[in-house]
Order: sequence, then structure tokens, then C-alpha cells
Amino acid sequence: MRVAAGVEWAIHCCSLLAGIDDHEVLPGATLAELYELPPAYLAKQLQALSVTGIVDTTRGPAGGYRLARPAAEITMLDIVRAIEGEGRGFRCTEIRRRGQTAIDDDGAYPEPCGIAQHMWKAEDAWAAHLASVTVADLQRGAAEAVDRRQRELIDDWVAVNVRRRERMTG
Amino acid sequence: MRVAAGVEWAIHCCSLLAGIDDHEVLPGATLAELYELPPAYLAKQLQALSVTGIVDTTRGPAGGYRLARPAAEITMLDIVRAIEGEGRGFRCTEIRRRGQTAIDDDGAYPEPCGIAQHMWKAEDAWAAHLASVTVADLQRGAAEAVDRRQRELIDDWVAVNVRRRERMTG
DNA sequence: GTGGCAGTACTCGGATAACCTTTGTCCGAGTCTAAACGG
DNA sequence: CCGTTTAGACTCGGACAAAGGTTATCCGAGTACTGCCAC
Repeated sequence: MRVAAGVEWAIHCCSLLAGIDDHEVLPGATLAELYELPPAYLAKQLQALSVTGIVDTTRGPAGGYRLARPAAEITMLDIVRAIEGEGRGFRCTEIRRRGQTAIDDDGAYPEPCGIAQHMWKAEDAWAAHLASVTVADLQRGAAEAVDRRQRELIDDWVAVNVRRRERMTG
Repeated sequence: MRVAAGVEWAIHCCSLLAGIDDHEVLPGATLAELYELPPAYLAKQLQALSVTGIVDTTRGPAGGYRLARPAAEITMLDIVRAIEGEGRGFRCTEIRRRGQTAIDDDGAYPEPCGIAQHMWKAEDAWAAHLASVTVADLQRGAAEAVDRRQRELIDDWVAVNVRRRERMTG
């Protein structure tokens, strides 16, 4: 049950983007610089967020990313799903229908395999927790828990690097 | 959050092994034949179960696998961990400590990153559900939910292929 | 007839390759800015 | 001085490699059975 590395980056970026104003924007290269991440690969993750409608993008000079909707309406699950895809983690291959003890009658298998049911229920519990945490929660938690000095450094950095725009053309 | 395919196989095998007597044994090749799985690769999964102490093994003629302890004392989580390893699915790379806004003072980071805390809590919820289901539960569920014809086929198959042993030397 | 012994067949165990997903990179399409030019 | 045009620079977007992990395989180590042989 490995979680892709890009998930961490994407969540951090969303949490940071939650701190900028509605018609402000941060370029991907700038975000990569802040976190010391490979710019091109981070761009790939942000692109996934863009496709899913979590962030809006603007091209050209003074372009960049911003959240597409209020931070309180974006959950951690949204971001994880955007990066990792919608499919379930556990794929039932219907082992019970193979081999000599299988029955050729489809009616004999009205329900999913019991093992799959339990695995999926566990995944649901996992997803439920992620769905209960919004980006706004993350931002608030960060503001409270993070060292005050770092908080100020980040605020300054954002103030310097943010791009102001009249309106998104997204 | 992808779950390895071998997990499914391992759980099926354990559920089946729960149905045999305490001093009976099933060879890996026979299990592979039942489920139509690649024998060598299934052996690798079973080996992982053996290393973790979930199954006992006996070599030589009339050798094979059996559960190392009562089915009610083996959880799905035990099996998943045996196959996938102990490490967490989400690895926090401490992004907050990198880049220009990081602080060089270790004391500034008394707690884990908030994002990691939430991701790990979700994983804990996932693990808690898997830990609440034992192999005995799976076996009982299968006995109830599976089509009666298949149940009989499996019972017959086990009766034919099981190896009886005086005692495990493992 | 019986006990010991060696050969054999069958098991698991660990080292070794193939494939696929994840990770990482690059260059092109699009767009806004701004400067230059003409009126 | 002002409007238009055009060149440029900066952005994201999608196609293209490299690496690591999962999937799959093979051969060797170990063990119990079986048949043979000597006593």
C-alpha cells in the first residue's frame, strides 16, 4: 500500500495556495524552488490537479496556479485521487472463479468475494478519513503548529513571489 | 495506494489452510494448481508468510504448508504486512525543512508534519479494519456465502490433496 | 525375518531475470507584456 | 501624443527517457520414503 511521492508535494502546494488571495497566482517553477523539488516533475503533479479541476491555471507571463474553489471545499482525498487515479487499491481477480473448483454458472457468484469486501471496506475507512480533512484544515493546522519564525518566512516569501492578476482566463 | 497482487493470493491460501486439520499439510504446488496461479511466484508469497511466522512449512515428501497458529489469531493485517512489508504507505520527506523558508533549528519541528499526521491516521483506520478481521472470520464467511456446490468441490479437492503428517518438524 | 543403509523423489528456499509503474526530463503550444513604429 | 503592430519572454501542457519495485522463474538445499542388502 504505497502512496506516490507526488501526493505529498501536491498537498503541500495546495495548502500553500490556500494562503494567497483569490486573484493571485503562483508559478510552478516558484513552488518548486520553495520546496527544492524538481520543477518539471512537480509541474506534472500540478497538471494532474489542473485536469481534475482542483487548481486553475493561467499561461503566459504573470501566469501560474491558484485553487479553483474555496480551500474548505477541497479535501485531502480529492488531491490523493487526482494524483493516484480513481481506481481501487485492491483489485479482486476473482480467484474463486478459476481452477477445478470453480462453477461455470455466473449466478453462483451474486456478491463480490468476501476478501475483496473486507479489503474495500478498509479502503473506505482510509478514504473517509482523508475526505474529512480539507485544505482549509491543513492551512489552519499549519498556521498553529508551525514555528512562528518559519511562518513569517513563508509569508514573506509568498508576498515576494505572488503574481497579481485582474482575472483568470483559465 | 496500490495493493500488491500477492496479497490476494496469500489471503485466499490462508483461508483455505484454515480448513485443514492441525497435523495436515498442503503443498504449494497443489495450492497453485487449485487457483491456477504461477507455482513459483505463489511459493514466494508463501515464503513471506513462513518468514513472518504465519504458516509453518515442512520439506520433503508429504511436506507443505499449514497455519502456524489458530485461524482466529491471524488477522488480515498480519498477512498484508507479511507480503507488503512493515513500512508505512505514506513517507514524509520533511518538505518543510527544505528550501529557503526552512529553519536550521531542529527544535523548531517538535511534531511530525501535519500532513503526515493525517495521512498516517487514515492508514491507521485502514489497518484497524484489517486487524479486526481474522482468517477464521474469512473462513466462516466463505462457508456461508459461497455457493454450496463450490463448497463441496473445494472440500473434496482438499480431502484428495491434503497430506497427513505425524508431526511438523519445522 | 529384520535392521541398517543408500538412492530417489518430492518439498521449500533463496538467487536470478522480465515487465510495468513510478519518477524524472525535455521541448513545443499558448499568452501576456512591452517596446517600437507610424499616424 | 496615442493607437497598432510585432517581437519577445514567460507560462503551462503533453510527449519522451530512466529508475525502482513488483511480478515471474529457475535451480539448489533439505528431508522423508522406499527398496535393497547384509546379518
